[in-house]
Amino acid sequence: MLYSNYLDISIDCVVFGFDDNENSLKVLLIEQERISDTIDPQKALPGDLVLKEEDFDIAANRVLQELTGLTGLFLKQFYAFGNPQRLKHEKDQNWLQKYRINPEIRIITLGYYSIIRMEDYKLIPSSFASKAEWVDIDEIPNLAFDHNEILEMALENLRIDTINNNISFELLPKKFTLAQLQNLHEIIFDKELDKRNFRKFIKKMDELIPLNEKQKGVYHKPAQLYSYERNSK
Amino acid sequence: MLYSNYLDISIDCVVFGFDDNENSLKVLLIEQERISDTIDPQKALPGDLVLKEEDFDIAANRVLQELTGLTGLFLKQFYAFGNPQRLKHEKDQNWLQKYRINPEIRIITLGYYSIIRMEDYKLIPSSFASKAEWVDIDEIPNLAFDHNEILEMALENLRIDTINNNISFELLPKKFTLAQLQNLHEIIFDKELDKRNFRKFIKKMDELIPLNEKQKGVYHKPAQLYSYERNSK
DNA sequence: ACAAAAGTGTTGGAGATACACCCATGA
DNA sequence: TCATGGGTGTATCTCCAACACTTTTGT
Repeated sequence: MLYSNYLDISIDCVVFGFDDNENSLKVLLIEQERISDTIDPQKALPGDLVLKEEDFDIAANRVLQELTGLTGLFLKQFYAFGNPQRLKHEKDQNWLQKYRINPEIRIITLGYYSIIRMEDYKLIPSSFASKAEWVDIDEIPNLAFDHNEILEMALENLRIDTINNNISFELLPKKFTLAQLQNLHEIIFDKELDKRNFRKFIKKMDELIPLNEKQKGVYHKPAQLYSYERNSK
Repeated sequence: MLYSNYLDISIDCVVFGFDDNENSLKVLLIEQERISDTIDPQKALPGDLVLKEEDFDIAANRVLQELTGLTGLFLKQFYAFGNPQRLKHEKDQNWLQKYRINPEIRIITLGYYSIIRMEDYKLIPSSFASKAEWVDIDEIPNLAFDHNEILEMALENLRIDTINNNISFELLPKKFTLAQLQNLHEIIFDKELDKRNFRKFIKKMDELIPLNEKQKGVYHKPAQLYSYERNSK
């Protein structure tokens, strides 16, 4: 970049994934590069600067791909974070001093979020981020910058989109049991749900397709498998 | 600004007001400066650039105040618009060439929206905008830049906040009739509502206070007046 | 046979919808 | 007295919450 400027814009991506082995909701985090031998690197949301004439939605996909190898996700912008102090914390300045050309510059960031079916994607950590990994939503550490705040707001949006757009189905494997679906909803909304009422509720959706197939390899009554076919229009 | 940069950030404000004389929902627009004798100036949302170290929420209030004289509004950020082409249309380039130091620069804008009780505020058009005026929501012309799109998205947010936060009451005069409230809801949601059902619905709210006062100066049965007192907490 | 999770219905209350007439006022 | 908008109730339906036992499989 040949420009001297006072402002940059970045993207931070909050990617939710559902681990159907552990039945747990996870968030994709990267580990920042070390800034010294003595200080442990921080975890952070995958994020980077937007290029000079790059559209935001395209930038979000590029950044995520570069840092994690994930491509083709639907990423949705949910908020612009621009507090002038958001990068001024000492823990973050150390990193910025070491890895950014102009660490003092103001950076505003756009929060994007997405959800994925874990089985559909493989993580390919880039050379930039030392590693990308799934972290349980209940075990999120203190993150770099204002990333905890960004994550919290993304979770709010996941809840809203689950209510309005059945987006939670996109997190499940293509074939899933109703128990998995219920479990996922309990995690997203952080409360227990009644099994019979939950089933009544979701069975009203005609996008929910019962398959001629049952769970295998469990030593209890095997569950009916379902898939979800989003209605055309 | 002493900096040469490739990116600026601006705020555009969508302010909704309810005109209780006309019973109509309005949006606050400004008229851009003329760019020539032959071309009529465009209407636009009140908006301007964010200053170097200025927080967005503060910038939104400042910009709105400078252009319209309105102060103390609660402005809510709802989306960042950053399409690299968003200022490239000829109609807009003409204006930018004339009134901006660097008309080629990429500008992203943050959409903010707010609602006000018209009786509480007086418009004071600044010297920058030739005038600020209320325009009926059903009579919005083609606006400068991508402002029609921004307005549309603000309206979506108004709907959501009306459902979730009773925010529509903030648009009404302090003393209002149930017919005015119903009328406002019909405008916001663009559909007709049943009078009795609507009244049942809103009378459940204990924030709605019936006053010992009736409408005056109407030549039909005068309506009961109400006020709305937002619950503490 | 047992352990484990799957699967299944009913009831009561709350909220939404549909619908038509009388009332109070100023002109 | 008339024109105008203000104000009111009931019946039906749908949606939500609470609640406990039987079924199917693997070990």
